Amino acid sequence: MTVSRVINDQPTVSQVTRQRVLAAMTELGYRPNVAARALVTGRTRTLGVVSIDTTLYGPASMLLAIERAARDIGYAISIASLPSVDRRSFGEAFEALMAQAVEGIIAITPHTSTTTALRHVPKDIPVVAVEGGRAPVPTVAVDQRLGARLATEHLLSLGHATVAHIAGPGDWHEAQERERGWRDALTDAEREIPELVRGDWSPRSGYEAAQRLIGAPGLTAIFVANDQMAIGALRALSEAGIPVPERVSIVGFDDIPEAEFFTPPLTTLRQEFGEVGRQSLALLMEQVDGAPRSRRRIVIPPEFIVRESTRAPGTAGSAPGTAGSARGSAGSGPRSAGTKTPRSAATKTERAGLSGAPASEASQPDTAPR
Amino acid sequence: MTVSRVINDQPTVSQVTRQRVLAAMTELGYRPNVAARALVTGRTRTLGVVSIDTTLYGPASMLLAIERAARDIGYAISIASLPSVDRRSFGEAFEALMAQAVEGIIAITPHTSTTTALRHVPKDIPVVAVEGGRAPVPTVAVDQRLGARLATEHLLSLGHATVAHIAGPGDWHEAQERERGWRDALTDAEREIPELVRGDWSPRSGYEAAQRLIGAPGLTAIFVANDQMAIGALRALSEAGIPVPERVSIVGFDDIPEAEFFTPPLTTLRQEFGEVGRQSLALLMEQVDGAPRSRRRIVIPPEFIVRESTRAPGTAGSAPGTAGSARGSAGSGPRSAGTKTPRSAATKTERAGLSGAPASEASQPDTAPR
DNA sequence: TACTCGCCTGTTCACGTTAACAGGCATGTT
DNA sequence: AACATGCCTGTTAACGTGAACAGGCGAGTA
Repeated sequence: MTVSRVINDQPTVSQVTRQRVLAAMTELGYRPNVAARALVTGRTRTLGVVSIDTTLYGPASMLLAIERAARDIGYAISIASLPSVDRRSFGEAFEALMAQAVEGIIAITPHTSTTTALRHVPKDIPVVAVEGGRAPVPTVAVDQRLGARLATEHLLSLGHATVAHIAGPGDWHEAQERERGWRDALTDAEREIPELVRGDWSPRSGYEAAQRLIGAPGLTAIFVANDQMAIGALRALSEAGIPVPERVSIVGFDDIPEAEFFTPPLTTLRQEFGEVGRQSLALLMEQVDGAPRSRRRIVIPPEFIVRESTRAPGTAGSAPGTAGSARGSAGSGPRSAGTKTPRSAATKTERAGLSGAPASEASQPDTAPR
Repeated sequence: MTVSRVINDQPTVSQVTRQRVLAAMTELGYRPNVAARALVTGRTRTLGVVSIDTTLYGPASMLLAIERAARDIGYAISIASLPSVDRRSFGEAFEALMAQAVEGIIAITPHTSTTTALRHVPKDIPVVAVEGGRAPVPTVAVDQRLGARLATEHLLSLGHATVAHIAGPGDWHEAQERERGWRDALTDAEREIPELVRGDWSPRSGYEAAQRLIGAPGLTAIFVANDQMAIGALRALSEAGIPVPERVSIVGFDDIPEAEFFTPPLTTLRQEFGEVGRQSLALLMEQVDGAPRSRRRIVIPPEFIVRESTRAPGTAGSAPGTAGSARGSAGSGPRSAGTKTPRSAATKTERAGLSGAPASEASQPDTAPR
């Protein structure tokens, strides 16, 4: 009846009636029935997020940002996690959200198997992939390759002959792209490419990978694919009596909150996970509002943060690596170099940031810099 | 019609008809309409979780465990986060979930303001509080006080004259309980109680708190209220040239995945967040299934994990603190001492665990050991 | 006065499901 | 043969909302 008009703010209700309805609503503790509304409108005002381990810093941060942005526009968020990273459990999680009649799904799919699973989602359900590689749906991703290149070039410019790499699992897009960026930088500088060691993102695997590297001759710099493995690597080096950064420099990836307080504070690449979450929601809402599914790809540049875990090889001095030495391969792509003021510092931190446009877009998949 | 019977597995359908219906369902891609079902049954098969910052390790772990357990029993999870920890934003988040017609809500309310907000939730909606202090609803919590007591007694038994404390924010239950346990242990041992320093759980605040403590005379042991602040404290001590554990011993709380790889590996208390999540879901489902709201309180003991950040004062040797020195005030309560095999070790770790019954229950609020 | 128009409020129906009830049919019992 | 019983399937109504339409009423106009 007229109540519906009041709830939906339709103008064709007189002020008097409106007030009477509102008064009655508060008096009775009336609350609109979402099920009835969804039944008649066909819209549930609920979105789904399917993700791997939401205990990890990255997915957790994205989830939080997505939830907040969604609630702001009146949408609820329902979550589905993957017990294991394979196509089947992805399908099950996706199906569970579909059964709930979500209006769209954000899939955090950093694993190649989940990306292939994305090929089989029906065309009529809005979907966005986060870190989804070459998924056949709109995608939001951080420019992992650029970040890895920056990290490697930073180490080379400090004077290291080459840079070792502790990579992530080979079936993760982020691991692949970071490995590629590392390889690119070494190739461009015509350096020897050392054999890489793989971990599984965990501190333990970083610890074990570093132990294997320690024997290698000429080891002076390691680019570790994430901060968690970097802390394991730091531990292994510490146990082996190898001081960081005096004898070996370390760069991580992610800038987890603890990274600034590692021993020593970690030079790393910050990913703006919150921004990734918000952008992915925006991309999803376009589809929910009727836009056809594109292959649009939003790429967000990482921010390089120089702390104290990197230094020129063989120097016993105390000056940390300087920010000025960190730069991407200038001239290609929309990224611009710049510096930001540090948020604060327990130790001196300097940044070679990528500011300017916060995110670049491309309608073609895979526009990471060569 | 008959379809409904097939979907709901009612026995009064012949095999033939059932097969025909199932065949038609797959052929047509039929999916039951949850809105219509919810409208007629009055049940949405959705539960809500309201939580502070889900980026933190604890809440994120609980959320994950809750989501998995809920999906196993056919319930969906909808989340609502708090932009800030105060009563009002808690009320808004709670209300947002109510508007979605969730059947019950798990409130992760480690902050006193959110606990008071719990007093005003209607009696007819199932609610469970996690770390909710003396909330007037069923509660699941880790025995913070016991953990703090174990940590402090461990340090005292190593020979430290007293133990300093870097506490969490005073308006958090966990901070209050950990402070109390620390105070209890010192009082029982008739030791001087040093002035405590407060942080806000962040690595930075731990760093700053440790800097303030460093001046204090006779500082040889610090119990830090969580691992994140502990890493900041380790950093501050490292910068000040104070070796850990040789000159100062450190104990943390939480056992975040990185703790094992700190420099040095951190002695800490593990909280089984996953177990907390599962227990809270079980408690919630009792109410959803019709049980009246109780004041039941499930208390889960923490597990003490000895690593290398603790040692007897003034010893330059390399033996870490031994597990045998860690014990609760024996005889009170259902907890039994015991050891577990380490899951694995980057460094030698030993454990004085609290095994046996994984959780103790109490119908009266606040049964923490004296 | 009769009519049109605009503003507001009320009525009807459909959304897809389930609870409750009705009924058909075969089998068994008296 | 008449009837009861059990097994299965079909019919009806209701859940609470919003879209579409109907209609009442006052003001303005011819």
